[in-house]
Amino acid sequence: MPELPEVETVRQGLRQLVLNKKIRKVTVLYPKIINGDTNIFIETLEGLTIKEIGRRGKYLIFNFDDGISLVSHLRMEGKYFVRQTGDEIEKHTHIIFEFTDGKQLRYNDVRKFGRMELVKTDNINDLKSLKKLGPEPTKTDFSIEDFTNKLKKKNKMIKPALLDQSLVVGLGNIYVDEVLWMSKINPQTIAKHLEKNEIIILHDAIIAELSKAVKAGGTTIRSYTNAFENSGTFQFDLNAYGRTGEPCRRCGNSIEKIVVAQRGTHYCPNCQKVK
DNA sequence: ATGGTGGCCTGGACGC
DNA sequence: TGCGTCCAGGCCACCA
Repeated sequence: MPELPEVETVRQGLRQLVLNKKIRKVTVLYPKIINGDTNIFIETLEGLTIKEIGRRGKYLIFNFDDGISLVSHLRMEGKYFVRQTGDEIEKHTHIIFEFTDGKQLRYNDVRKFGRMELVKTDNINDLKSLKKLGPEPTKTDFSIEDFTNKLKKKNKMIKPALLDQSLVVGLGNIYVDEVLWMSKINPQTIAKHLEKNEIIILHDAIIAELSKAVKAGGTTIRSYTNAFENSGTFQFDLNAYGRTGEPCRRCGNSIEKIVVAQRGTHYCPNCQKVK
């Protein structure tokens, strides 16, 4: 399911496939994907050219000429892929962007959870969804001091705190289990109870793990593929997620699965003890 | 302001 | 076989 590494991989693929293409026609088959008026969405995009494709957290951002941006979130199973005009419309295709060169960018989403929205590029940071995002998980953006200060005020469990995207962006259910395993932190630990050295280890693990997963082209568990419809390979590097009953690669204890904040949560009860 | 919960959706796995 | 139930989980609206 697309977390930051998967979205980043999609972004890189899309840049190769659709950059500088001009939209001739937009077809909306399932309007609920679009936030705002469908007709305005269509009319605004027709005639525009994709000048750049960026990313903020798990949001893809298409920048067009005329100062228009499309902010797109894949949520659980959203996908973009390219087809030729006239090709059969596959099941679960919801939005079609047809280009002047006869190719089409199609948005496909089995569960219809994804959302997209048009915004003026200059006002993109006024979007409620983007406004509340924390720093990108990089050495330059993500400071230990800021992270520590925010954690010290969080009276909830570390796992839902990290999923919230306000402390740092990019973690979803898979990578959050991974970074907590890496850091030997129990997912149910109350955030403000974390010790200084644990915070430093967690901070560094978040940066390292997400960047490693980007290099691997993301994690393919259920359905994720990039814009070229290829799978990622990071699933082979997972130490906690999906390894229920298998031995912990650090201590040999059995990885267990519990529910934390309504999410399936994988951890090693021996390495990741509650303090 | 903060933390917790249900809803959005579909398909696949599972039990009987 | 076919039906019902549960599970997958990112985000947001809504509640206390």
